[in-house]
Amino acid sequence: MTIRLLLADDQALVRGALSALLALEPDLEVVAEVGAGDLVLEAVREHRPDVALLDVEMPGLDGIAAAALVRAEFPDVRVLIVTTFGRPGYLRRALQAGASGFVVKDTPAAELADAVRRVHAGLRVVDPALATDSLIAGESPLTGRETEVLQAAQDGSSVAAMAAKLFLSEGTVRNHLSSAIGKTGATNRAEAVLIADGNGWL
Amino acid sequence: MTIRLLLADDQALVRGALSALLALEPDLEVVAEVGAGDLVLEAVREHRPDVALLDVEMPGLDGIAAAALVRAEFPDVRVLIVTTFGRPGYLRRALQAGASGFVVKDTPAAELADAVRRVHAGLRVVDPALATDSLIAGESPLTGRETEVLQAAQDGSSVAAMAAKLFLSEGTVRNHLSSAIGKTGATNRAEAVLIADGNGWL
DNA sequence: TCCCTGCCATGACATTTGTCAGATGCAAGG
DNA sequence: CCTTGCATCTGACAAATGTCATGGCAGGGA
Repeated sequence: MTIRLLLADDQALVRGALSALLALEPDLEVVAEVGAGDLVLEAVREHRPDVALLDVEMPGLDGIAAAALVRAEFPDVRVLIVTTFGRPGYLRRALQAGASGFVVKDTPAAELADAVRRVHAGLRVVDPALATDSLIAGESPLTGRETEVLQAAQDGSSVAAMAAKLFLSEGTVRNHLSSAIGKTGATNRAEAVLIADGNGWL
Repeated sequence: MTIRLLLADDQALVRGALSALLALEPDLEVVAEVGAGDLVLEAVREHRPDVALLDVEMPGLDGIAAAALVRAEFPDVRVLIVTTFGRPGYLRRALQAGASGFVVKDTPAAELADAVRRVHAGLRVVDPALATDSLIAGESPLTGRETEVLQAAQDGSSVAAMAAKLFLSEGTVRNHLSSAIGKTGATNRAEAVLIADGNGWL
C-alpha cells in the first residue's frame, strides 16, 4: 500500500527534483505536481493524494491558504508544509490551517521521506528549533491595519501612496506605521518591515 | 564515459533532490555535494568534477565568486549556475566569472540534464528571456560607493548608522543615496534598494 | 450599561530624509 | 596639461517621516 503524494512548488526544477527524490522510496508515489497554490485544491479533488507537500511561497494562493482549503474539503488528506524560510509565524499559521508537519528546505534530504511517512501515520512533524523560535516570537502583535500598512510599505511606497491604496488619510497611515514601529522594536519603517516579515507576520 | 558533477546549494533538501534527479540519467554522476560556497573549491580539488552546478545564494562565498575561483584554478571545469532569482546582473556577473551556463530554478526539471550535457560539451546555456532582460537592464550604473551605501541601507539603517559603518560623514552618505535614487529612477531609499537588488546590482 | 480595544481622523511638532550648490582632492585618459 | 569622473565634505532648504495628544465611532466583553 503506497502513500500517494501531491507536490506543490512554484519552482519547476525543485518540484521535479523532489519528485525524483521521493520516487526513490518504494512506498511513496507522486500522483500530482502543481506549480501554483490555486491549483492545489483542484489537483487534490482529481487525484486524492494521502499527503500533500506544499511550499509556502507560491504565486497566487500561498501554501498555508491552500492547506486550509484542502483540510476543509478533505479532512483525511494530511498536509506537510515544505518551505525555504523558517519564519516563526509561518509555522504557527500552518498549524492553525491544519497542517500536520512543517519542514524547512535545509533539512537533510534523507529525512523528507520519513517526515512524509510520519505525517501519513497521523503524527505531527515539526522542526524542534523552529518550534521554540515560534514560541519566542509569539503571535503577531500587529493589528489588522498595522499589518496592511506594513505590507503596503514593503515596496518602498510613500505615505501618500499607501493612503491612496488603502483609502485612508495620510495621518492615519502614519499612526499605524508609528504603532507598528513601536511594536516591532524598530526605529523606522524599513526596519519594521524587515522584522515583521522575518517573523512571518506579513 | 559519465559526466562527473559537483552540486552546491545551501538547502540540503534541494541539494539532495537535485542529486536524485540527476542520478536518474545514466550518463551523469554526482561525485560531490557541498552546502556552502567556501567549500566548493576544496571539493573541486578533491573530486575533479567535469561540471559544477552552483547556486548563487549561499552563505559565505556566493556561487558567482566560487565560480571565478574554480575557473581560475581549473579552467577545464565547466560551471553551470543554478539560481532561484533571474536577476539580470547575476547573469552578467556569472558569465564574467567564467560560467558556461545559467539556469533559473523554474525551468522544467527535464531540461536540467540537457543543460549539463551542453555545458559539458563546451556550449553556453542561457535562458533567452533572461538574456534579453540582462541586455535591457544593462550593467550597474552605480559607482562603488553608491553600491556600498545601498547595501548598508538594506537593513533599514539610518543615515547616521551607515555613516558610522562606512566611516563617512552623514552628508556624504546622503549624497550617495540621492545619487543612487536618481540613477535607479526611484523616489526614495527603500525603492532604490529594491530596484538595485532586483537587477542584481547589490 | 459601561469600559476597553481597535480603527479612523486631525493638527502640531521635531527629526530625518532627499536635493542642491559649491568646494577640494585624486586618478585615469586624451 | 587639461578634462572628466569619482569621492569627499559643508551648509542650506524643502519635503517626508515619526511622534504625540486628542477626539469620535463601533463592537465585544464584564
